[in-house]
Amino acid sequence: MKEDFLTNFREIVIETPVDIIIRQIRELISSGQLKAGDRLPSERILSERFGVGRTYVRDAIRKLEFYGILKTHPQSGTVVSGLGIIALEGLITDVLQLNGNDFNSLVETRVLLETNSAYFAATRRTDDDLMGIKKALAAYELAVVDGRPSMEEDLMFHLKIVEATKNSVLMSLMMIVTPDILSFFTKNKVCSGDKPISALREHYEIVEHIENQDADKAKASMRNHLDDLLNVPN
Amino acid sequence: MKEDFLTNFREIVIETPVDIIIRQIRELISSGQLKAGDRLPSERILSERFGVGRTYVRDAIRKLEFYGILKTHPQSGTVVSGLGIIALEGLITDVLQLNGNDFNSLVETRVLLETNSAYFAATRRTDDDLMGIKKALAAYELAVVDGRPSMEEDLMFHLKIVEATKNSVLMSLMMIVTPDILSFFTKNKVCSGDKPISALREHYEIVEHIENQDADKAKASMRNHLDDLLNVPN
DNA sequence: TGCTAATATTTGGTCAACCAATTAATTGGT
DNA sequence: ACCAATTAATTGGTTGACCAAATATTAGCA
Repeated sequence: MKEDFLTNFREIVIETPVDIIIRQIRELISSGQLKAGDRLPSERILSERFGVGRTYVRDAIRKLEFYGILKTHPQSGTVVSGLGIIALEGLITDVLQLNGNDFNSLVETRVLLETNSAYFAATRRTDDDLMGIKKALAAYELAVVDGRPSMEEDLMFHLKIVEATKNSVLMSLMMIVTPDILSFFTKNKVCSGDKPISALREHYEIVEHIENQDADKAKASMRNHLDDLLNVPN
Repeated sequence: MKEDFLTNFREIVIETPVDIIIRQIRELISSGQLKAGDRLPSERILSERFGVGRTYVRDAIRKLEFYGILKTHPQSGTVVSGLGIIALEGLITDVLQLNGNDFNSLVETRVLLETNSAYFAATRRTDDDLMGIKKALAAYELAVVDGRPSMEEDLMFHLKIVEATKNSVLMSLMMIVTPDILSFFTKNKVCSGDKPISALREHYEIVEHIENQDADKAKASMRNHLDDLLNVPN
């Protein structure tokens, strides 16, 4: 009987002061009160505000800095690192602050990022990159021929290409944009009919150009591929 | 000639006390003197042995704990957690890679975003947009001729162009990337000499193309402008 | 001798005070 | 009125001392 009580109480998690501070700072960022490039209040102010020792504040900042969310400049201040914001979960929509009719912006930006990713990927791809891309393409093809929903495999294929660019910032930006794209398409039930078949052919074409390291053709084929996609919602 | 020295010296990485301790602990583990499950000497002993303050030792332990290499038990001791040892091997190189080529990615991505922004801005600009851009350009020119630091006005000019694209996602991404760009340039004291003069001329050229709504030329002139900028740090 | 309980020591955790670098404010001179 | 140099305030960095929990040691008894 006593065991039951124990198992119930087990779920209680002690929240250390550090965790509390981290949560609060994260909320400040995700709510938009702290934007990219903004300066954090000084450690002393924060410690006073939270009613805890400065050590806790420092530890919290260190941890967030480790995640890449904050950047500390000695004797100057601590600022919010823009690219690190990506690490925050569920924050994406807040960052982009999408308002319904902005979907065109979203797609347009994706096209922009991806066409150039194809260009860079064709330029810098290693054999490992190529193998990863082909693997993702195979998974996508498998989903298509089975008639299964292939949206996830499709996105994975595209992300693999971005990965091959060796551009971490480009990768990060794609990670920001991708979830919103995905949520829209799943919500609007696009991606039906015989679209995946033609898309598959285009995927093969893109991979071929990347394999041959023909950057311009890779870019062009990616643009062609995404233009098809762009005509659907519009 | 001086350039050669610079490129040689660039590779020097300042090793903070924390990094030194991390390296030493790493060596202790990889040499087998510290096996999984072993207890680390107390923080006081370590600080005395390394000849540094206990804070450094604590920070180093925290960092290693973050990687999953160590596990601290309050009021008891710190033990080596066997699982994360693989991660420890590439730890330092990972950190260096992140800090090293990230800037290239940053600049490359900025060029990408901005050149296409110029394109879209030329296509969609309203008269109000044009006025705003010219206003920002005037402010920039004023700063340049006064010899004042013109970095902020420069960025404002670029942001105004992005604004004219009417693409909110593009705008958001630029806002994410911009602070990191800015912090780098202010830190490395670039943007000196007669650079602003030529930059000013290029700005005028960009505005001219945007005014004439010549998208391709606007894009080309923006690329030319940013390529100059890209050649500085590299 | 063997075991328990009281005690001393060691442990990581926490705090307040101080340091040097940076930034803001003030002053003094032109 | 403006600008330079000096001073004051603020910042993150660092240190040593102190705290409670955990452990090792010792004292005391059967």
